[in-house]
Amino acid sequence: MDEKYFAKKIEQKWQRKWAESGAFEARSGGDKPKFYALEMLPYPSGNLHMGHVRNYSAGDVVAWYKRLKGFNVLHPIGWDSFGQPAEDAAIKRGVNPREWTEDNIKSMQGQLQRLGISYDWTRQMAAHRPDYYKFDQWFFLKMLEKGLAYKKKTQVNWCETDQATLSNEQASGGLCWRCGNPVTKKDLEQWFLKTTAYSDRLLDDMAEIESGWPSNVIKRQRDWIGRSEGAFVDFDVLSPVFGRPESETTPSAEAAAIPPPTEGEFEKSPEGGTLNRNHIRVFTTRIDTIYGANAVVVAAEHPIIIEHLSQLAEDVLAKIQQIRSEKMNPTDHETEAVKDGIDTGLKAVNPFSGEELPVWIGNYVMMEYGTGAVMSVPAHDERDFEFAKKFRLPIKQVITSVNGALNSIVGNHSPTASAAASGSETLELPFTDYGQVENSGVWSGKSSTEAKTEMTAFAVEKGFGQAATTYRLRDWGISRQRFWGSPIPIIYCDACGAVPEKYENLPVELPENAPFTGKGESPLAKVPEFVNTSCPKCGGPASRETDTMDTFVDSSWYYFRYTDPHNSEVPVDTAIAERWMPVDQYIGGDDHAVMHLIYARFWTKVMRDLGLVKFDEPFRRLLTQGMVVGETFFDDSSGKRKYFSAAEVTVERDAKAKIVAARSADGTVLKHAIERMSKSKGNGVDPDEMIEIYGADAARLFVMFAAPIENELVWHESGIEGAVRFLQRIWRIVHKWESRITVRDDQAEPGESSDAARDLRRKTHQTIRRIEENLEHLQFNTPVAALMELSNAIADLKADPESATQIEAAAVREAVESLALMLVPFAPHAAEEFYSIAAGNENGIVANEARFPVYDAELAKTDEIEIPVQVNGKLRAKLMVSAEISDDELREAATADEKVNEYTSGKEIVKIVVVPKRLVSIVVKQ
RNA sequence: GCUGGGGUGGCGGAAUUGGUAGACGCCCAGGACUUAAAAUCCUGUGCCCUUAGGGGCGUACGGGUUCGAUUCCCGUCCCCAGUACCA
Repeated sequence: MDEKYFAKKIEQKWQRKWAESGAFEARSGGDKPKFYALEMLPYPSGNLHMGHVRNYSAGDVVAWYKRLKGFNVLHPIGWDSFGQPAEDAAIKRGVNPREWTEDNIKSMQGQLQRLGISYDWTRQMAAHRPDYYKFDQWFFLKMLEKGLAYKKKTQVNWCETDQATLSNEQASGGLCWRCGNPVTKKDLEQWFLKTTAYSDRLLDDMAEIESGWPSNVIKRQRDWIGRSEGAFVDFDVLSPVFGRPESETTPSAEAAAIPPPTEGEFEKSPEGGTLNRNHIRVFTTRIDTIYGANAVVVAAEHPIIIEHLSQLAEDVLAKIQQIRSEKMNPTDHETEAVKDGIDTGLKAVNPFSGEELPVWIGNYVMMEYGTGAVMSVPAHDERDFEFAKKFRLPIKQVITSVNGALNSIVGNHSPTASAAASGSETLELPFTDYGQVENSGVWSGKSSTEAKTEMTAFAVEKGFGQAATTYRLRDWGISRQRFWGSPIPIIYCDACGAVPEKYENLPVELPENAPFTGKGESPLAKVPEFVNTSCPKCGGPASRETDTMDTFVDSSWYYFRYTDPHNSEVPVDTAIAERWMPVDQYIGGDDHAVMHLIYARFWTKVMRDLGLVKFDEPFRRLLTQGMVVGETFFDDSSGKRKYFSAAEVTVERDAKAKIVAARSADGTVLKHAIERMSKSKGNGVDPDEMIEIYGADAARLFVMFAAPIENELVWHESGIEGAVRFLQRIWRIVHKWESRITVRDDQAEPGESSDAARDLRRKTHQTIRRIEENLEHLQFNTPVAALMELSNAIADLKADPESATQIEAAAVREAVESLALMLVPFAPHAAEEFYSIAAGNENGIVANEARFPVYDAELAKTDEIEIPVQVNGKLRAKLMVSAEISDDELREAATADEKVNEYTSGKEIVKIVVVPKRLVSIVVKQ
C-alpha cells in the first residue's frame, strides 16, 4: 500500500475501470426512474478552460448524486463544432476546418476523460458531422412547409470586426456577442425563422418552468419578448399646408437621395393593421392620455414621410437624412442619445378631441417597433416630455394622481397650458403612473384603467382604432455568409424560384474546400461543384443557396439528439425522446439567457407542433454558474493595458497578505484587478496543468468548494492545495484504520458502549442529512464543508486502531464508507479508492451499484443540547441540558444558573421567554 | 435613468428563514518534528480594553418593530448584473 496519496495513479486506475465496464453508458428500460443531467455543450476550441471544469464538475455532481439515489441517469456530451474559429484557423493557417475541428474534439475529449467526468461517450454528437447537420436541414424544410421559415430583404445586424451577420439576440445591447464590438446595420436578403409566431407561448409557458429557473433568466426572457398591451389609434392626415400644389413640386436633391421604402414597408404594421396613406396609425399603451397629445411623432423611415416627400421642406429632408444615417451607424451606448426631430408641416387629427396636431419626425421613434409612430403626450411620458421641452411644444396634463389636483405647469414653455391649477397637492411632471383622467371630454373623472377599456371600445366602435398587442421579439435571421455551417437546403431555379431540396437528398454536404477570405461573402458561392445543380422541381439548371445556418441552430436541438444519437431517418425517435426528455437539470452560463435558451425553447415548441414530442419545455430546471476569474497585473501608463503573467510579476504583500505593490521585472509598478480569465491577460489557468500537479479530484473538489456555484469564482492556487490536503487527510485516516475497517465481523460485544462511537455515528448521520439537503438544493460548496467536518471528526476520534473496541471500529467503518459515498460526486476517483478499502470490496462504488448512505434520525439525535440564556437580549450563559428537556425544566435551569443570577439578582424579572429546546431569554427591569 | 440581485473577519464564504454571528477552507502567527528546509501535525486567529478572570463593540449607514434582528419594516449610501429611447 502506498504511503502517500498519489492522485495520478488512482485516477488512471479508476478511469480505466469505468471505461472498461462502460460504467456511465445510459440504457433505456429497467424500472429505475430516469434523470437527464446536461451541461451546455462546448465549442471545440481545442482547450478546456476552468469555466468548463466548473460547469462539468457541477453537472457531474448532479449526475453522480442522482445515480447514487437510484436513478437511471443520462449524462451526455457533444460538440458545438460549427462556427467561426474553425474558419478563422483556415484563413490564417490554411488548415482544413474539418480536420482542425476533429483534432480539437479529440484533444478536448482526452481532457474531459482525464478530469473523470462521468459521461456516456457513446452518445456524442458533433454539429459539423453530416449525420447531425442533415437534420438541421430536415428541420428547416419542415419549418418551410409550416410557413415558419421565409426569406426577406431587411436591415440586418452586421459586425464589421467579424464580418458576420448577427441575429437580434446576438446583437443584444448593440454589441456583437462574440467580439463585443458595436454592431452596424446592413441591407441583406436573409432566411428567417418565425420565432414571433411563438411569442405568446414562449412567454406564457414560462409559468411551467419558472420555479426551476433562475429568476433573472426568466426576467430577461420576459423583457426580451417584451409583450405590451395597448391600442392602435388612427390619426387622419390633413392635406399639406405648404400652399404649393403637389403636382408643381419637383423632388429636391435631398428628396431624391432618400431611399424609397423597402419592399413591404407599407404592409409591415403588426398583427393585421395596415398602414394607410390617409392616416397615421400609432400604438399606445396609454390611450387614456390621448387628450394630452400635442403631436404625432413618426420615425424617419415612416411611409407617411416617403409618401409626402415631395411636399416636405428642404430642412425637413435634410433632417430625415441625418437621422437615418445616424441610425445606420449607432454611436456607442455609453452616451445617451439626444432627442432630435423636426416639424414636417403635416397635420394630423386627434380622433378623440378633434384637435389638429403637428406631425413631427423624431429620432426616438423606431420603425421596428409598434407602428413606427406615436402620439406624444409630454405630461405623462418621459421621452415625450423631454422632446416637448427641447422643442417648446405645449404640455397638457390629463392625468392626476387619484387624490391629487392638476399640476400648475412649471416652466416658460407652455403656451397652451390648460391646467386648472388649484388644490394643495402638486405632481411633478411627467407623471407616468395611472391615476384619474381629467380634461378629457366625457372620460374626465374616470380612472386610467376604466378609461383605457372604454376609450379602446369607443375607438373600435367608431372605426379608428383597435386593441393591440405588440412584441419586442423579432424573427430569427439565420443566414450566414460563412462556410463552416450547415448549408441551407434551398435551390434557386430561374423557372421555379426558391425550391426546397428533396428530403432524400439530405444532407446537402459541405464541399471539402472553399476559398476563405473572411470578408463577409459566402465562400460556398465560389465552389461551382457546390453551387451548380438542377432544380428538384423542373430538373432545369439551378443554383444552390450559398449561405449557411447560424450555429445557434445546431444547439437548439442537440439535447434531443443525445437520446437517439444514431438515428439516420429522423432527428429523434418520438418514443425514445419521450423516454428521456425533458432535461431534468441543465447547467451553463447565463450569457445564454436570451440567445440559446430562447432558441431551444422555440425549437421544442416547433417540434411539438410537428408532432415529434408531446411537451413544450425542454429544460425543467436550469442552473447558471458564475464565471471563473483571475487576478491580472498590468501597466496602463501608456493608455493601453499591457498585461503581465503572475510569473513575471514580483508581488509585495503586507502581514494580512494584501497586495502592497506589484512590479514587473524591470521595476515598473503595476496595477492589479480581477478579470475574466484569458491567455492574453496572462491570468489563464490550464486545467491539464492543474490535473498534472494536483490531480483531477482536487481540481474538481476545489471549484465546487471555493464559492457558491452561481457566484463568480476567483482562482487562487492556494485553494486547490487545500483540496489536496483534505484528500490526503482522508487517505491517512483510511490507511490508519484499514486493518480494522475492512473486516466486517464487527458486532458489538453485549453491553459494550462507547461515547466516542456514539458521537461519531451521530456526526455521520447528521452529515448525511445535511449533504442530502444541500445537494437537493443544488448547493455544492456547503456539502464539501460538511465532508471536511466529518473527516475531521474521524481524525479527532479518541480511539486508535490498536485499542479500539469493536463498536468503535464499526463506527469508523460506517463513517469512512459514508464519507466515501458522499465524496464520489466531488472527487470520484479518490472516493472509489476509499470506498473499495472501507467496504472491503475492490470493485468500488460503480461496480457495486452502491447507493447514497441512508440517514437514521435516531442515530443523528443528540442527547445533550446547549441552550443559550440571554438577559435583556445579551448572551450571558450557556446551559448543557438533556435534549428531552421540557419548557418548565428549562426555565428553572436558567433561573437557577449562577452566571445568570449575577445579572438578575436584586432586579425584577419582568418576563421569561422560553423557546423550546432552543433558548431562554430573561427580561429584567434595570 | 429604469429593472433585478447584493453589501457578514485580511480573503472565499456559513448561519435549520426571527433564536449562541463568523461553520468549512485559504492566508497569517506561534510551537513540535528536522542538521536545515519542504511536507506533516498541534495551537491561535472578528475588533478593542484587560496580567488574568472578564468586559465592551460588531453582519454598509441611520431609525423602527421585537424578550431577541445578518434575517422583518422605513430611509440613506455603495457595489454587481441586465437594459437602453419598446410608446
